[in-house]
Amino acid sequence: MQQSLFSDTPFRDGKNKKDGQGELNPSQYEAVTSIKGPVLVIAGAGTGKTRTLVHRTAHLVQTGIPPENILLLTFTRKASMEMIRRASLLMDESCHRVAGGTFHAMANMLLRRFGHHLGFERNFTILDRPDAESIINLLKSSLDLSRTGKRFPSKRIIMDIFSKSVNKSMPIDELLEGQYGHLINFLDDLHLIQKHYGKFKLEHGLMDYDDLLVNWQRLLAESPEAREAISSRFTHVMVDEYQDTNLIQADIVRLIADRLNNIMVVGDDSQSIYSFRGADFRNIMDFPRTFPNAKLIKLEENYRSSQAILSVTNSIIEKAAEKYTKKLFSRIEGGVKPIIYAASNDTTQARYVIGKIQDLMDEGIPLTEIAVLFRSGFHSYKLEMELTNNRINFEKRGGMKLTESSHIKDVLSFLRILTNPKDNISWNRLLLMLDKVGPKTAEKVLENIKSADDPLEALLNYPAGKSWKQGFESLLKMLLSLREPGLTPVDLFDRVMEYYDPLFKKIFPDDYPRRSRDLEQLRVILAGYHDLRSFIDDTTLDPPENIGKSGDPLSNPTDRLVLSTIHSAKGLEWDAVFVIHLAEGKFPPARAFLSDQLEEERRLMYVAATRAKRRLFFTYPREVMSADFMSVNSAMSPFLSEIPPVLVNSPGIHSSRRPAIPREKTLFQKDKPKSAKPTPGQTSFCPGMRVRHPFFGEGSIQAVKGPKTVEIFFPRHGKKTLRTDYTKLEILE
DNA sequence: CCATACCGACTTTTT
DNA sequence: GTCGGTATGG
Repeated sequence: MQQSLFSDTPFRDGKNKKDGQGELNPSQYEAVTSIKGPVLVIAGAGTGKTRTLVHRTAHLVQTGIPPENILLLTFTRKASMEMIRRASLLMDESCHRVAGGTFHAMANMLLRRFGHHLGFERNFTILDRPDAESIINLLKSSLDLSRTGKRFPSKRIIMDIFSKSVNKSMPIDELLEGQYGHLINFLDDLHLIQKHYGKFKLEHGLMDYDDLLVNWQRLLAESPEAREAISSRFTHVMVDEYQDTNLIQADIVRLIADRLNNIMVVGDDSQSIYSFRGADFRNIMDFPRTFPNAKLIKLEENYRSSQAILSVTNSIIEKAAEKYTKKLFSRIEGGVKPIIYAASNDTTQARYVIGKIQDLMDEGIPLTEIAVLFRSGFHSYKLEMELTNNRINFEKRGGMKLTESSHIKDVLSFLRILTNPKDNISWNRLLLMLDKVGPKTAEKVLENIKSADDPLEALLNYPAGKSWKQGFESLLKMLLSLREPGLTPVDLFDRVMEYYDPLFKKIFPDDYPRRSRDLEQLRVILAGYHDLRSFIDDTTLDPPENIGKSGDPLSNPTDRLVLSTIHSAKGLEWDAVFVIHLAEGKFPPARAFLSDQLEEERRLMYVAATRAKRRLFFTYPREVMSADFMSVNSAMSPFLSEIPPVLVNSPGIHSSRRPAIPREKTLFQKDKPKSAKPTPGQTSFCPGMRVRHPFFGEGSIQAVKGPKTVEIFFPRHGKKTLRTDYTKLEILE
């Protein structure tokens, strides 16, 4: 019935047959056409969530909503561009006027436009993580905190704390009590740094990622004028991946939609994987409370995966402690059972993957329809080497970003100062490049810029020390030359490189050839821009992946295997998916047992497995490299041993059974192993377990630190970290 | 105050 | 492999 209604609309997607379904199912249809009032869409993996958003965007435009009044908030810029592109295929070019992007990108745009209501400069610079951390370091030394015998927490940890505090809307006191208990002595110092950090950013026109969200929220909450302008501009708002929003983002959504209530959020609590960044899938559950007459729509038919794959993914998520039931079903019957493969080590794992990729290609699956996913960036190092040896092209997503390497940061510093002459962190970087200038000298010089109208002019009169006067003057002269009107971004880059190249070779004598390829890549990106500010903002908000060692960088980018962290694979799908490094202690990482992180790890495993359409492979090495370059035996991840054997094939391990791994290794269930002695090479310990040590007596396991290392608390002796292969531990019931 | 060299600790995930 | 702290010499 819906279909007949529907077939008159121009948003029938005849070309898009990839899900075997040219039109929308009743739930999708309802989500698409419910354009008034608040709507919550719970969309399981592969249920056509993106498709629904695409159609809805087209539908809104079709019903006469001006495209520029539509706001589509997504998790990545790529996702929103893709959706808008597809909507414009359904509807027409006007869809490109739809405002789309990440919360951070939208915040940036709005703060440049309306930020003056809160007293922000229009030309603020966005700090990425390394920038923010280097400010922390500057403050640490200027506040004279790095002294005193006690080891001060690193900039990394400090930023983690500050950022979590913002994203979880939790004061750092409370945060320290929980996750960072060991740092409680530094509470006062942290408060002090935090205060100065805020002041520093304000004085120098800087905003970190978190500030973008916070200040957008403040803009809506504190400036009636800005709020009116923004909420009347965006009359129809859609938010994708709502399970990965935090409280600030939820509040932004609330404030923006408050007036017309035309708000739709889409999410899946089972795929919430960003709690480390403050995301809380309870936002989904709270949505009906914030918007009392919200319509709830569930998308439950899976169009992506074969039933064989879906059975496995369902078994993974079934064990979740807390979930909101959706019953996913697929009409794609049968299919090939997923495979679990135990490789002897990292190298054989890589070779297995490559062998299978070649088989898949022989079966007619193109390279671009295959992906290899992993928990952490470094899990793919060996595979990257082997792929290069085998001349298979790949692109790696996740991990180190291009703009985070120091030579790129060096070059960007020159450009950033042009757009924001008060950008102290860039100035600092440039000054430190000069011979005979160190942290102290740089700090002294920079005291002169925060009050200056034109810092560059001010510095021209600065009495430089004899030993570095020359270098200082040529730096300023070069910066002045960049102000010449009419220069394109590429012109600027070339001028900067004229100055920087000799320094560059001096700073990186060992590997400047490799690094200079990054600079070339940067130049190519820059060539696509005519506005320097957009280039800088874009590369900070959506940093390009470091293409550094991805097979042959000159190869056709449309024919590449994707290697990706699971986080970066969110929302994507491939015909064949490999999930590698599913070894105990690696995925889930041992530290996940410490806190409440296990559930999130399970969802991560679920996200990984649900990316597959037709073929799914799980692999793990039986031997992993520990931190001290020792090879240690390792078992299968508990996530794998939990999967009912009948749902998978496990070659190399007795037909389809997997007796190699004792069932009690299922670390998530409360039943404990009965054996008193750990088998060599395997950990059968888990947190909470009671053990007896020949000397320390009875204790309880606090954490599993590695395959053979556990941390145990003994009431009479305190906390001990022990090697299970050296210590005879008796497990008590 | 700066440059260099060495040692030890730590390395999840991302806007 | 990389950051941070430290020791040494200029």
